[in-house]
Amino acid sequence: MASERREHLVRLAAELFAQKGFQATTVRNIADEAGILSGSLYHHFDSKESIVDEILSGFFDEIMASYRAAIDRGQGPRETIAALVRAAFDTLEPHRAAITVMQNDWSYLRGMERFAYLTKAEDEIEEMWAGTIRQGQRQGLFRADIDATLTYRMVRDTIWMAVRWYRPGSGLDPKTLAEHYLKVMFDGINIH
Amino acid sequence: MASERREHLVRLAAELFAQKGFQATTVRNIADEAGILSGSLYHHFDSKESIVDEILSGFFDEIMASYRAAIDRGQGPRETIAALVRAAFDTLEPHRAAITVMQNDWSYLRGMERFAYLTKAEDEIEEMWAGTIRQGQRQGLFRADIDATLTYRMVRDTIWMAVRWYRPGSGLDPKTLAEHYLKVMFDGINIH
Amino acid sequence: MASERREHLVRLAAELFAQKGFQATTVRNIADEAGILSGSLYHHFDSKESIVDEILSGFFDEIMASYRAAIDRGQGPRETIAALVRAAFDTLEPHRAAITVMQNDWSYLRGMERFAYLTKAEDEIEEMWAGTIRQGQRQGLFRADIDATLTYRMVRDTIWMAVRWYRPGSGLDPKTLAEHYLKVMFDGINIH
Amino acid sequence: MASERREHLVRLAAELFAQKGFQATTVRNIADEAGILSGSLYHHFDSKESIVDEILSGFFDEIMASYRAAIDRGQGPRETIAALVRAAFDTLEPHRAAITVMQNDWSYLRGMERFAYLTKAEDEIEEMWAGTIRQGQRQGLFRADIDATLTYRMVRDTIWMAVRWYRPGSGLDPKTLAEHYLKVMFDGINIH
DNA sequence: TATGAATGAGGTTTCATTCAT
DNA sequence: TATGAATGAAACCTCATTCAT
Repeated sequence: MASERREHLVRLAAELFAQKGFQATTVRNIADEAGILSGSLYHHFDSKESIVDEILSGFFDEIMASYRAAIDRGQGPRETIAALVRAAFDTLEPHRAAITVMQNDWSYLRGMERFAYLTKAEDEIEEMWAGTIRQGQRQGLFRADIDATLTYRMVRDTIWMAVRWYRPGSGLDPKTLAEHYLKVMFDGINIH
Repeated sequence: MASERREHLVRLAAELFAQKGFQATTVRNIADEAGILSGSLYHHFDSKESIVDEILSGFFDEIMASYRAAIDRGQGPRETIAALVRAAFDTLEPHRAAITVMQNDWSYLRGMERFAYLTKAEDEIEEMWAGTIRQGQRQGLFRADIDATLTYRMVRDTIWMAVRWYRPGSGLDPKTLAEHYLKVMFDGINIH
Repeated sequence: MASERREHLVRLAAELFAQKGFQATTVRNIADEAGILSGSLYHHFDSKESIVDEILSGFFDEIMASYRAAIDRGQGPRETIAALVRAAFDTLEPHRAAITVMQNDWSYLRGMERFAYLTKAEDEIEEMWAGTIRQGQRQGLFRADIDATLTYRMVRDTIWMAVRWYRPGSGLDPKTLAEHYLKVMFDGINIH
Repeated sequence: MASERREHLVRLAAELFAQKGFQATTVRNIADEAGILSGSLYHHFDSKESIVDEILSGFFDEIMASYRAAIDRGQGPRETIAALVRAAFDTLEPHRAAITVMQNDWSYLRGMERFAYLTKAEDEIEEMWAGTIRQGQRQGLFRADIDATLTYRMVRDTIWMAVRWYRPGSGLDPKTLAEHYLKVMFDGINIH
């Protein structure tokens, strides 16, 4: 089913989508990169959309699994939040292309029936994070005067947007980024 | 130069670009919205690009001016950062469409010679913010163990991405958002 | 009727048509050159075609008159041919733009009902020249083994095509060109 | 590279360009003639310009080769000039369409960066012809009181412009034309 | 699996022309 | 006479997709 050839093509496509955007990448671009003719791609996929679908669903499946594992570990809210942040940053390298597409072509994909599952997954994720934050508030660990959902969105956007400037092998690795973000998120930049 | 008719058309276009994305919005969409034929738009603009250019440069001019004013006020780093955050959030409503385009079509626009000025402006802005943070670190106001640039990017992404979910008239106004973000940014979510 | 303003506009248009070709010159180009808006041209002319018509008919009127005068002078064939050649070259400077348009846009204009008069004038002109050559042949002045019509066309094309490379003020003036062409035409390049 | 289908399309296009002019011929005209949709042409060519490029460069390659062969045969100037004239007339039938385009759309094509090679080729050709004429003058075969370059241009224009009126199968064939032109060129129309 | 040719819909842009002011 | 806005037709070109071979 998922032949090697096919997986290779998906990876090529993901790279192009990430570089130029989904809409701006033509089926011919992908075929050129693979050294075949554009029509030949249709032996592997039934549409351009189905390629991006494969890219995104692969990423979402993995991140959801990681998040669930972090939640299910049943640690305290502080540890759980840290685990979620770290899980997210851990995908930055292996799924860089998928995340880039998700961020850059979000407005296009959001409008499509086919990708409704993305919105659904996002809602579920939001509930995991915000729920954990609220739990921390109830337990007196986190300040009561912040909005859990708002705070989640702050963190989420800040993490995923990192793909727009993060370059592997530039001194900063995702683990370092995660710790930096946790520091600021938990304690702020002020010296008290 | 900027006739009323023209400004009206720019506003219509901005709204459509924000809703559907720059690429997915056709010149015909804009013309339809304006009740004219697509060719007639070319009486006012010489290309679709020049429309988005007008939208974005208008926004950038304003935000740069606000930022410079905040810096020039010569307050302490803490107050200056707060002023920058508030200045950014203050554009959220009047420039919602422009910000949305900037965020959503970033990957497309980035690749174009014509919009090189955006990158240049971003660099200048980064220097304003990061410089202020570093000043605060030197004055012993901000923690020395955070990275100024990284921190700026966190804040920047979190602010602009708000356009993807912020809806005017939903209880939350930009001022409230700004204060919330300042709280988290300065002091973190932990209770100490 | 032929106000100065109008004549000025015709001259501007002629220059542009000569430089870029009739089709490639837009009504806007002409208006820009005149410092008015394209729509305003329509107070002076009822179409782009009527402008080029004015340019070409002006030229044809003059060349026909010159040719007829040369013929009517009733000199011998040799002198008449020389007069025709000189008459043609004499238009090279004052009507350079018109001749250029006639040569360059010939294929386009030929196809238009409106410019049928050009073909008619050409036929009449061909008859003048070829008739004179034939007269010279009958009088034993010109060789009998050349084709009068063919010879006329040689000369005609050679004269008008000069506009493609002739530049006023480059040392060569039309009078010199005429004499050169007469030399070759009458006696050939061989030394006998 | 040059598939049969492609060559067929080029021939169709050349015919249309010759009939109506390059600018006046639409891509749809060509496609209609070929019985396909206009967009389908872009499977074979990347632009309308690239079609005319193929037409013209094919012609120029051949004429340059013929000219070089004539020069390289190393005969006397009189024979070489005759060979050049005959070589040119020999292209009149097989390359009628290309020559027509070259003549009629010269002013349009000249302005384009892409066709700069045409001007370059013309310069090289001018040097071949004018050089041969000058050689004949030095050897006392051709009159010293004529200008070599001017004479070349006379001949050149007269030859290529023949496509505007020459019709195959009208009694006159290119060989006859060549001999006629040689007669006039070498010895003039006078009887001495 | 791949090619080569084509489709069909639609995209941006151009441009001569019109007309109320 | 000129402006400013618009029309309407058509131009070149793009591109996801199909399909016989």
